[in-house]
Amino acid sequence: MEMDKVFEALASGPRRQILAFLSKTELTTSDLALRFRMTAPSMSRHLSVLEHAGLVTSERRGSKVYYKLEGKSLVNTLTGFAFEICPVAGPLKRESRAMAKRQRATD
Amino acid sequence: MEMDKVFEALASGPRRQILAFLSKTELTTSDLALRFRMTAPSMSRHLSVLEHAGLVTSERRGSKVYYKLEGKSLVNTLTGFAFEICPVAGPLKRESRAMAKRQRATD
DNA sequence: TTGCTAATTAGCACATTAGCTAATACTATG
DNA sequence: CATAGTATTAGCTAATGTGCTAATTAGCAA
Repeated sequence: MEMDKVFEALASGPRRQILAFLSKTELTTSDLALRFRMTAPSMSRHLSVLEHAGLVTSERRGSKVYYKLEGKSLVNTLTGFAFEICPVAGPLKRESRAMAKRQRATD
Repeated sequence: MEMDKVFEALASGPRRQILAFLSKTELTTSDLALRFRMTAPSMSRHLSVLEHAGLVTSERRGSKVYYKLEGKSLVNTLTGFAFEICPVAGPLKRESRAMAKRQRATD
C-alpha cells in the first residue's frame, strides 16, 4: 500500500534475499538469522521493516514467530509502479519471465 | 542490469518522481531542478544515481544535458525480481494495470 | 579572450541505516 | 516459581544518503 515503505524495504540486498528465502517456505527469526550469519536482533529489525511495508506477515506459534511472504503485495506494488512509469509494458510479460529465469540461473 | 543499483536508486521518493516526469518527455537538469524546487547540484546527483542504475540515459546538446527514461530497463528489472520472488504472477497483469491507474488517480 | 549559462564535483552538516551487545518481554517446561 | 529458549527493544558506533554552498568544468557567443 505505501510505496515509500516498500521501496525502502527493497533497497537492502539482505532484505531482498530474505524475501527469496520466504518465497519457498515460512521461517522464523532465528532460522533466518542463522542462514544470514546475522544476530537475531539484526534479523528482527529487517523483518520488522519488511512487515511494516506489508511484504511479509508474522504469526506467533508457541515461542517462535513464523514469517511468511505476501507475494501479491510485492507483485502489485512493483508492477503497479512499473506500469505507472512505463505504461507500454504490455508485451513484456513473457520476456520478464525469461529474464527472471536467467537471473535465478546465475545466483 | 545491476539489481542493487536499481533498487537503491528507486529507494528515493524524489528519484521515483523524476522517472515519472521523464516518462512523458525528455528534460534537462535545470528543468527538473526547477520542478522539484531543488538546486541544480542536488538534481544532478539524483540523475547520476539514476543513470548509473541504467534507468535513464543522458545526451548533451549544446550546453544542456537531456535526460531520457530507459523504460525497458526499469520494467525488466522490477518484473524480473517480482517473478523471481513470486513466480505465480501470471494472472496479475490486468490487475496491476488497474492498480497503476488507481494510483495515478490519487496523486 | 571574455563573459554567460548549464552542469558537475568538492566539501560540509544533518539525518538515517545497519550492524553489534546488553537488557527486556514472551512462552513453554521443570 | 524458576529456568531456558525465542524475539524484540534500547543504546551505541560506523557508514551512508541528502540537502546545501562554493568551486570547477564545458559549451556558446560576443
